[in-house]
Amino acid sequence: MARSCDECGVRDRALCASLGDDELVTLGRLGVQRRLARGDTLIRAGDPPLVCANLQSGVMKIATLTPAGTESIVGLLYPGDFIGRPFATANEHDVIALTDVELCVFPRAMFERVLADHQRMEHLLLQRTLAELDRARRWLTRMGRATAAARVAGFLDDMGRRLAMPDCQRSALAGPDSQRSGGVARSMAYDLPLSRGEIADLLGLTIETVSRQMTRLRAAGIIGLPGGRGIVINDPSALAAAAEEYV
Amino acid sequence: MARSCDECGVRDRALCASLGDDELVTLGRLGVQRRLARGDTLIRAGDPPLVCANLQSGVMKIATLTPAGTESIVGLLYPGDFIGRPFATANEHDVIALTDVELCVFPRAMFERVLADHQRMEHLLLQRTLAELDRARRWLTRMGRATAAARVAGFLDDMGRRLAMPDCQRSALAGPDSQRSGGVARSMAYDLPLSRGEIADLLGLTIETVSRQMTRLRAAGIIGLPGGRGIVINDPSALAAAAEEYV
DNA sequence: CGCTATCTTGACTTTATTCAAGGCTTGTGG
DNA sequence: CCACAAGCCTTGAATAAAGTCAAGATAGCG
Repeated sequence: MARSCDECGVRDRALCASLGDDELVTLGRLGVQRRLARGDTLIRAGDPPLVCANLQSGVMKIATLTPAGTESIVGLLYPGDFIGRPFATANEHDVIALTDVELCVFPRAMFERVLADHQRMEHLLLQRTLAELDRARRWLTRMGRATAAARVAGFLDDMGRRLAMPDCQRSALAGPDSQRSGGVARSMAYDLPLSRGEIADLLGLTIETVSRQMTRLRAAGIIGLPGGRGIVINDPSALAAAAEEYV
Repeated sequence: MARSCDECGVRDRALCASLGDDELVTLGRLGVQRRLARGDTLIRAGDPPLVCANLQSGVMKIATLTPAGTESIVGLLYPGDFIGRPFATANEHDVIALTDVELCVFPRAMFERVLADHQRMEHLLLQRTLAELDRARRWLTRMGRATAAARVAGFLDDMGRRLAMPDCQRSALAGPDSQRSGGVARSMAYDLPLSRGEIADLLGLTIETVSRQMTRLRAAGIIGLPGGRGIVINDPSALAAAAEEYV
């Protein structure tokens, strides 16, 4: 019933895995392939929502400007994630590329029509959105009660798990606790898609505090910091333990 | 097409306003009326999700315990709000009554079946969930960057607007920015459904800090604090301004 | 090779927490 | 109806955590 991801225009593997042929054809016709460079804005807060999209490769941020003018990042988007806010009258947040990205973009009005015509797709989007809500609330707990050390450790841990996850397991179908019950974490290395400043905006800290906490984790031997954006997780369980350091 | 709210068993006015007769009959048959006292738990984190519900009167909290054992409140539920997590394998959060509450409770499995049979209901739930996600992300910004003063002021402001809102305008149908664009806020008085400790858990602060900030707002003449839980908003625009005091 | 960005580190300040009393409310029983 | 107890709220002083300001160090890039 489900077609191989590489055959379809949509190329959202998590979505493809559970859609029938007719939905895939519909989405494939509707979508337009698009590339954005690091820093480019796909969606701007306040604008009427013109597009929805599926992220195929790269990482994006969902962000907003605070009244004080600093940026607050309220979520990250990885390959396979759905982007956009159907049924809204205005975008609440900016959606900006953190790396070069590839997208499959749909006009919003058309996408809404497809949802109305294909119950299965609307159902899938509902599941994703519910999972996303759970994730946002887990973040909320971290932002409310975790120390600076736990925020940074938790961020590095989450990012490691997410980047290690094959695309197909992502998003709605992986369930709400896909990020936590990732089995025994193994030593790994990756490049951060975010600058220190962006990490600070994500964690509600300052650049200096993020930097100090990273140094602290390196001094403890838990991580390595090769080059500018490189991260090596030497001791995954110690990192996970540090992430639990709540008030 | 839509029936009067008081006629149906569901008694969720926001939902009723946009459902057809057959959906209402279905929901009414499925739902069971239930009352909970302040402090009672409807849903427990970790348990398999047995029920969904609509809150008819009172206020509830969505909460979770941090690794350190303190409680973190990640959301509040008001009359008209949908409760529960369809399609999940385990509840992520506790749902607990902050006041005495009235609910219309549905077995989750049956509720999911109704969603599958009635596309309009699933569509409505999707809209609500998307709006809830936006709201959670707005909170996230506040938790990340707002000062203690702004958190308390923002909380009192939000609570005032929400309690002033008639039930019918609530939830999904009111749109994502229903809390902010509430027109010119007018002087008003209400009783807080939360203790100082619960406000602290909601805002990621301590009891003492919440208390001090309230005292500060009273000293500035912006609010009054009659009795234990009473709040009088003397100067709504000053309160809203104080809520914008970000880092 | 030098320039610019970004990142790190240090000293000091601000903010919120912690610890410790003390004061109101509320409800209960004499 | 008043006294008393229990819980909740407020206030103050000391402490700890993160932020701010200010140099330097590194890394990338032309």
